[in-house]
Amino acid sequence: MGLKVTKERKQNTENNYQRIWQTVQQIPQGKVSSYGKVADLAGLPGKARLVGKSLGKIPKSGWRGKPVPWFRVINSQGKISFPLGGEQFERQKQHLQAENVVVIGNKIKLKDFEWQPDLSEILFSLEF
DNA sequence: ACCTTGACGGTTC
DNA sequence: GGAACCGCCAAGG
Repeated sequence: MGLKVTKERKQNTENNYQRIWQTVQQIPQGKVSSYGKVADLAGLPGKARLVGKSLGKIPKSGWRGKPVPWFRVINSQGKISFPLGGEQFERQKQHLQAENVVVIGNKIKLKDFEWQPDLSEILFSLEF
């Protein structure tokens, strides 16, 4: 029985990750969202840190055949969360600039680039 | 079961 | 604006 509980928890973790990936796939090109917002939309309020963790575990092949645009997720202050100048930082910045998101230093103007999801549309499209 | 670790967030100074 | 601080909470060791 203890074994079963462990297994269920693992499955739940996997489900959480998948919900997050699915939500991130909704962010349109040229827009960004935050870890906290993604967590909320994925039905996991308060679990912003889990979003970061899951983004680091995206399968190489993407999720359900589609890539997961992890680089469109930044923190609530509009900044790239990787250390400035690091390899990961540069990769994310490059991806964003490639779709015309303006990055100054490590910052993006949320006012201009934050994704404003249509709530009803999201709820309809997500398959939990 | 305890402890540490985060691709976080909000508040305060 | 930014740094310090604290709260948060699942994962993993």
